[in-house]
Amino acid sequence: MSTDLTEALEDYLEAVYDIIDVKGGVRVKDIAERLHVKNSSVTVALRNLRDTGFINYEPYGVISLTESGFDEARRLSETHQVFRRFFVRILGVGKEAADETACRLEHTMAPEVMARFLQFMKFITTNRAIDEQWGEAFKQFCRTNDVSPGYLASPVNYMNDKTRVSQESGNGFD
Amino acid sequence: MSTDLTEALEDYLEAVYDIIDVKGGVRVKDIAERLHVKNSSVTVALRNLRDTGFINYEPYGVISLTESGFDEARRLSETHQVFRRFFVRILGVGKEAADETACRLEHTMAPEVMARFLQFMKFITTNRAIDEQWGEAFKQFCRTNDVSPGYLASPVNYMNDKTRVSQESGNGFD
DNA sequence: TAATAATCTTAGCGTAATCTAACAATACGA
DNA sequence: TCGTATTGTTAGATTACGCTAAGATTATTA
Repeated sequence: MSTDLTEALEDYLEAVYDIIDVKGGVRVKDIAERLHVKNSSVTVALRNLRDTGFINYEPYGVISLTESGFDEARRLSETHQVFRRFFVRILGVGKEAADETACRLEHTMAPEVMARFLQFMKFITTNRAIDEQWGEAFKQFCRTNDVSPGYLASPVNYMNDKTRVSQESGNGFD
Repeated sequence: MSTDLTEALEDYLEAVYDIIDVKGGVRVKDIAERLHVKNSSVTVALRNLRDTGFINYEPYGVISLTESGFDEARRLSETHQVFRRFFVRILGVGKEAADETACRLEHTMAPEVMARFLQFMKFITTNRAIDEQWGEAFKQFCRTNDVSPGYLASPVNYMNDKTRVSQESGNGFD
């Protein structure tokens, strides 16, 4: 999307990020298990991510994220969470299916759609009691909560962020 | 998803379907333009779809869908339309971005998520005036409008279908 | 600490999908 | 109908990514 990484490599990068986040470190084995591939596939991918500057890594050595790797991985991970939340909370989908699908969507949303979707999520999660015509309410919400331009920069708190609101440009409904 | 076709081949198959639908026939060139690939790539894909029984085709000859090819393509195309509609009508996304993303999603939704999403779409398109708490309304809707089991068979009219309703099993919210 | 287990890497292979370049078939206009 | 333009095919190269098998390294434990 905003990198030259393939989808597969984005998955590896995100796995590194998430596993470090949870366990404090990553092993080749952890990544292989998470992505359902063999260790040897992980090794190749890690070499690739090292060559493109997203991780620090040498054979048999410690795996860590570079600064750009961290930023990119965080973006991916948080995008994943947004979808996951939508699937689980709104659609009522099981966590497994939600995760699997979210993992795919990270790579497949056009930026414009992604921006809109984040708006949508914000809308439905900050308006738990909707007491007027749903469509109009959402349109109105979009008019005053356009997050499109900046979502790539820091998508962290879109679910409950009170600060990141701006109102430039059109919102696609007009 | 429900075939052994790769995502790329599904795209080719859907292109054949859609172009025939619009123009009454398909040329290699048409497919190449639509999918942004070279003619030679199309030729290879068509041979593949012929070998797997989805299309009738011979070099320099007419391209048509077999029965299974038609069924499969229709399913893909209609799934595409559901997402496209969501992006355009609900999210207010531009048609191009909507199409591009919908094209990806066809292949990447776990069946459970797909089923839920169709429910969701039906909900928001048949309840234009939502006058009660949104989350509860949707949950209730899901309880009495479970389309999960049958969506693969004939997803044609889910946007405004009054007949395809059943209420077996859980709906994921309980 | 030496043997064994676990983990990781390398090398080589297979498949899918794309491309370019050269060639073949078809369509069309003079 | 001949010649050119358009369209389609084939062959071969490339890239991405997975796998297996074999070997290297590191960890464990007797």
